[in-house]
Amino acid sequence: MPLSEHTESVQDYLKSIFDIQREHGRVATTMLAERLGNSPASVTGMIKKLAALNLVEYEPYQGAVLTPAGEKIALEVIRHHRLIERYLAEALGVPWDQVHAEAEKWEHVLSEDLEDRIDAVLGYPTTDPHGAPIPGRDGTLPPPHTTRLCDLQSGQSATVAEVSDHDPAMLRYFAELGLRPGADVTVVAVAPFGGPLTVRLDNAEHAVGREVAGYVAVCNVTSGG
Amino acid sequence: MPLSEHTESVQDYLKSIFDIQREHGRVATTMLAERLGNSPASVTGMIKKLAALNLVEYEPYQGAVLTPAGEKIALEVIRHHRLIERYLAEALGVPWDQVHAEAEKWEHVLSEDLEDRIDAVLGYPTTDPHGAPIPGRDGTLPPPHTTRLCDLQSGQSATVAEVSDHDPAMLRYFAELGLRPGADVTVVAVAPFGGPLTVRLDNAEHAVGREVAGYVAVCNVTSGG
DNA sequence: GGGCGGTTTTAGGAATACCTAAATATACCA
DNA sequence: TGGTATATTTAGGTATTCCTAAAACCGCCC
Repeated sequence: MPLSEHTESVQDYLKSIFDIQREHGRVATTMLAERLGNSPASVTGMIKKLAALNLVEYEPYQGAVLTPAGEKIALEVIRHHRLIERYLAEALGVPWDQVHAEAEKWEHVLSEDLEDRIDAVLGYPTTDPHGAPIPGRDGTLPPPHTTRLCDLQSGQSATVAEVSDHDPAMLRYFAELGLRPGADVTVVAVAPFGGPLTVRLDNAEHAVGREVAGYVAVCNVTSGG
Repeated sequence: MPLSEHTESVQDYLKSIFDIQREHGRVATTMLAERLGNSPASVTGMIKKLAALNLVEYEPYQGAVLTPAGEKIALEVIRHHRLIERYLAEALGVPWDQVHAEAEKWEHVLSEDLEDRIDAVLGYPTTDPHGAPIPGRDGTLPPPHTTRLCDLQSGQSATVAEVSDHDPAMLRYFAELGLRPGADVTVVAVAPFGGPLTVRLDNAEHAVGREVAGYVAVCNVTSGG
């Protein structure tokens, strides 16, 4: 049962449902519609189709949840996507704000054989260029990061784990700051009333909006110095 | 006006029309239908659509011919296809009987930027793994080879220029014989009545069916020794 | 508990690209 | 020149996936 048994649409829906489910549990029609850029009416129709294929469980007005079969496919698509992103960045030098768009198209037509070759050439990587984990062939995926840059207190340091990849302009901004997975970041100050954070990266200080800092996951948090 | 302005179907039709036109001049509905695996009725419908887009000239019952605009797109698709084949074989070690199928899918979603990167990484190659020329960015393409292995007389030698890539089993057979682009081949004997040719490759002799030899283009023909 | 706003579904329809079966045109041969 | 085989087109229909507009539902507030 390779990916190609399902249309690109089905693959895209499952991938988005998986993402939303990770964050919100229940997948509401409107949220899925926004992420996919489709109308809610269209999404209702497709969800009903996915339910008929036993890829989601669906109760009208109650949202959808992936079945094990649906989750398996979602993870395969995500594995394709992130392996491709990594490959494009590493082997072909594609800038990290462009790998997402390219992978979005290629992921649907990648054969299992080529997937394996790419995996081997890269040395079996575990994350994509934005720090997101690459699911294993067996569908394993580590739990999501729980701490974000905006959660840090003044004086705390951490390692950047993952940045959001959905806005190329924001990725270029992160690159400019040196805010990439593996980088060490220290919060110098936190402005009150939801104001910006002052962070130190590569021995330079920058003011970063609170909301933007919410798009950066961190790990290895240490307090004080 | 990038490739992505047109559907995959349109791209596939134009590519096949270009191929047939090179061999036969006029593109008959049935021939196109066979190559694409569609019914003749479907092909008629699509040709009318291509004509409406000014990509082919079409007179009912008289077949179709590419317009300059159609030819430009066809060459872009073929460039994608052959560059990808070359890349898969060279950078990822995909066997030459599998690169065609993989390229067939990827060619439609390759961005211009990635095309350029692949071209550069490969050192601007001029042929794909089967010896077929890769069209230039400007749409230039050398004329097709005119001599085939089956055209050679007993005693003649030549260099293999290009092999047909449409049948993976035949490609595996060619690989087994050492019949690959650049290889030197000598015709030892030609059986009468359309019988097989005996050819020498890598100092081994093989009997090759006349029809199969028609799928191998050669150049640098020399007589006797 | 009725009403109201926002969410979700239903109804009806469009675009793409394919199919089969039937009708028609073409080309060739007697 | 008529007739037939073949090639091609037309007619009618299916599947997929999207849309808008209208109806139905849910939850919350008074």
